[in-house]
This record gives sequence, structure tokens and C-alpha cells, in this order.
Amino acid sequence: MTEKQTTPAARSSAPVVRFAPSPTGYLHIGGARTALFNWLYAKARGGTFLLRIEDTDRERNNEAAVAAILDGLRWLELDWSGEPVSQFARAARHREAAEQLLASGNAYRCYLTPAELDAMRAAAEAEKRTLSIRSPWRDKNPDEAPADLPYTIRLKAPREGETVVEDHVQGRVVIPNKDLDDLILLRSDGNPTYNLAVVVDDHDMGITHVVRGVDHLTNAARQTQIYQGLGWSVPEFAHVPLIHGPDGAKLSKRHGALGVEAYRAMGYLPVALRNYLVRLGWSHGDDEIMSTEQLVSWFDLDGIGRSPARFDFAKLEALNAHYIRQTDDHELFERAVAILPEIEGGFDIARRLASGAGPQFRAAIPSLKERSKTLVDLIQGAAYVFAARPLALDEKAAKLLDAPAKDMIGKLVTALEKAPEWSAPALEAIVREFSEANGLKLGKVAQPLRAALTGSTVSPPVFDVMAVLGESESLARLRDHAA
RNA sequence: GGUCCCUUCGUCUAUCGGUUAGGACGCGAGAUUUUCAAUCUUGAAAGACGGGUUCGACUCCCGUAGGGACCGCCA
Repeated sequence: MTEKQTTPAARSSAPVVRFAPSPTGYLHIGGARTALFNWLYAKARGGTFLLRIEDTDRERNNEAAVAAILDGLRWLELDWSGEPVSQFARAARHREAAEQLLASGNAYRCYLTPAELDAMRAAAEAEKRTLSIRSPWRDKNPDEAPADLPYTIRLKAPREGETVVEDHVQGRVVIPNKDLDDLILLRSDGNPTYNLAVVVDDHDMGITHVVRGVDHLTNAARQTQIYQGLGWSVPEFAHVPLIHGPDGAKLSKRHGALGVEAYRAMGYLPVALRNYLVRLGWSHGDDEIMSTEQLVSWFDLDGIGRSPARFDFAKLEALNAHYIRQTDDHELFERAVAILPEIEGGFDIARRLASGAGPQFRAAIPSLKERSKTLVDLIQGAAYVFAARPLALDEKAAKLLDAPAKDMIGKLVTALEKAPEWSAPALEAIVREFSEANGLKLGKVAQPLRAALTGSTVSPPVFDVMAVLGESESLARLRDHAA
């Protein structure tokens, strides 16, 4: 918070938000964006960003998933306050809330069995009727209850009227209460269900703003009823639209429903992914490339749109290319090395690096980063650095190195051997002089050189390549292809 | 089926009743050039449809169509 004088309202406006993933898998792209929005909102308002793991479903709990999610957040550089809260660990408190609801008459014990519920659903389906669970136990006298049968505790939700969700993104959403049934608060095994746990935890954690996917919009209405039953005030809501695949359908693995670690392995930078993700649904005028500082100062819930967005790799790549050019060489080197174990051929490169190719790779980065969309491109572009003599030529390079070209390279070697110093400008001067003397355009000379030096027709500027390779390696490669 | 939400260039979006409907990615053309990039110039490209309201609608209202979310003793 700034030091400026604040009104009571402003002072109390420092929000407390949370990201609450369920540990069923990795941190997918939609979850990453939700976490980003929460994080930005907290940063923008001098608030607090908390984490809570929604692990009340013991059958699905998975420690590896929790670790993957935390790793994903860390990689994205979204830092949270304190330790992640385990929802499961708070089960006793949730039960207490259920009892409170029972005591105040806002909940009741329901002895409907799963089989009976299935039958009710099947009947509704057969009659093409809207299903609405109307438990017969809702209005029964407690002493009619069977003594030792398992029961669930259900919310005694209002049947008349409507429940209103005032949402920062969706606006005022009104849902008729007749369409909201008496949800289960406590399972027959005594464990709390999601909706109860969320309400109790959000309340206890002092959450002021709940920012999550629209798939929770109807839950917001149900949770509102629980808040009301408990006599607690409802937090502010912001339900953000979902991210769709390129075809408009649900995000599939082929598309982008990958864990963030997959984006890491594809060579994307966290800054780039953040910038891309924030623009999916949120905007600040025409701004596209925004620094984290700018995002923090501009971000607001009101800038989030209501329509779902499609994931577009091309735009992510464009942003990534931009950020790669902006990132300093050392950081690029570190990040590239870090993903080596995750990419094809990375193991061999790691070995070459360990056996002394590091300085050359570092030297190659400035020219490589100008033409790389991802770190993977950067690494692949450095293939010429890691290649061993005699170089394997690709098809186009082989075609380029015909007899006259080899002959020319022979002459070039002679000229280059006389270089006063082995630097890009000095080498360029020699080659330019050579081409002029022979009445050739520079490209006619540079391309065969490139082919012999890199085995490819595409590379950073040849003089940079020679400088990176050094005198002896460069000349050796050239001699390999000289007539 | 019920409830709720959504609909501007191919994609992400700007516009908060009056604009030649803007930007970005992608795509086309050109410039530059040692290849590939980068960069610069430039072109094509949009208000789903139908009704209202209004002097005036992309913007407000209604309907239609299309899309999505939810409807578990999952979260």
C-alpha cells in the first residue's frame, strides 16, 4: 500500500484472494490464468494471494499433482503468501459448520441412499423431466429418523424467490431458487463436500474476492445460500470465462490443455506466457506487450471480458519471440540449459556443454536470439556449435557445395588465413574484398561459406558464426569442403 | 431437457449512442538484406440474424440462430 492518506473504505479494500486448485493433475493453462488474475489483483491492490489445495476427495488426492501445481506456479513466478492450506486438514471445522447449520435449522439429515438417488435421476430422465432432488427428509420431524442408518447433511435451501450473484465479470446473475436443490454438505462418511468446504475456508481465510472460472458460477449461487445460512457475509465474486481450444471446442491435450511444464519444455518464457494469458480475456486499451510492472499497475477485474477465448499458439510464439529478444544472454543461457533434459537431443547437448562447448554456446546466443521464437529454436539454432566434423550437410547445403563452390572455398581459406584478427568485422572485410575482386555478389560467397560452416543454408550471419566457432574450427570446417 | 452466460476482422481484442469501427497475431505485397529472422511501408479482413428504442446504434431492449458452463455423497 502507498503512504497516501486513505479513506476507511480504501484502507479496507486491500483484498485477500486465493487460487484453489484441486490436486487432480498438473496446473493446466486455464488454472494458470486464473492464478495469474488472482495474483495480479492482489499485487495491484496491495493485497494477499493465498493458495489452497482442494483435496477433500480422498480418493483423488495426489501428492505428485500438488507438487506439479506448485512447481507450475513457481515457474510462472506467481508467488503466494504462507503455506498452501490443505482443505482436507480442515474437515473438522467444516463439520462444525455443518452442525451449526443443522442447529439453526438451515440444514437437515437426509437418509436417501445413493441407490434411491440414482433411481430418482433415472426416473426423471425417463420422463424427460427436470431433475430436482426433493428429499422427503427435509420436512420430517427429527424423531422420525432411523436410529442407525447413515445419513448426509443437506442444506435446507430456500425454495421460493431467487438467489443473486453480484459478479465483477458476469454482472448481476439471478438464479431462481427452485432450480437449486438441497445440496449435500456432509457426506454419509462424515466428510465435507466441496461447496461447504469452500465457503468455510474462504470465510476463515478472510477471502474478500473469489476469482475463478465461470464453471463455478452456479456454485456461487449455492455457496451464497450457505453463507446466508451461516450468517456470514458473501465475498465479492469474479467468474472469468473459460479458455477454449483453437477450434472453439473444449481445450484438449492436442490444443493447450497441457500442464504449464509442457510450455516450459516447449521453450516458452514465463513472462511471455503471462503476457499472453493475461490478454486472453483481459485488456487495457490497445496494449499488447506489457511488463509485469505495467500489468500490476493496470490490472483490474473490470477489464475482464465475458466471452470465452480461444488459445492461439501463433500469438504466444510472437510474444515469446519478442521476450526472447529482450532477455539478456545469461538468463537465456541458463533457461536453455534448464530445459535440456526435457527436449529431444538435449542429453547430447548437455554433454557437449559439459565438455567445453559452453563458452561457444554463450557466444552464439546474441545472434541466435534474434531469430528464435522459443528456447527450443535457440538450442536448435545452436546445432552448428555442437556439431562435430566432418559436418553432415542437409540437402540444400549439399547442393550448394558443388565443385565451383568448393573451389571458391579453397581460395577463401587462403584469404581468411591472413585475417589480422579473427573477428566478425575483420572476416567480413576479407570476404567482401574477395567477392568484389571476383565480381561476385556477397550472397554468392556467403551461402557456400554458410553451408560448409554449419551444414545448413540457414544460420545467423556467417561472420558471427565464424567468430563463435573460432579460427581453427572455422578453417577446419572450410577445409573439409574445399576442393 | 432446465438454469445461467456468450456472439466486433481467421484469432485475441478496443469502442463505454455520433469513429473512414482502432490495435495485435496470422496472411498478402513491397523496402532492406549474406541465408533465416528482425525492422519499416503497405494490402485484404469484422459488428451472427431479425425486430424495436433513438435525431442517431457495434454500443440499450426483445426475439431467433449458433456456442459455452452447470445441473454428483467430484472439485
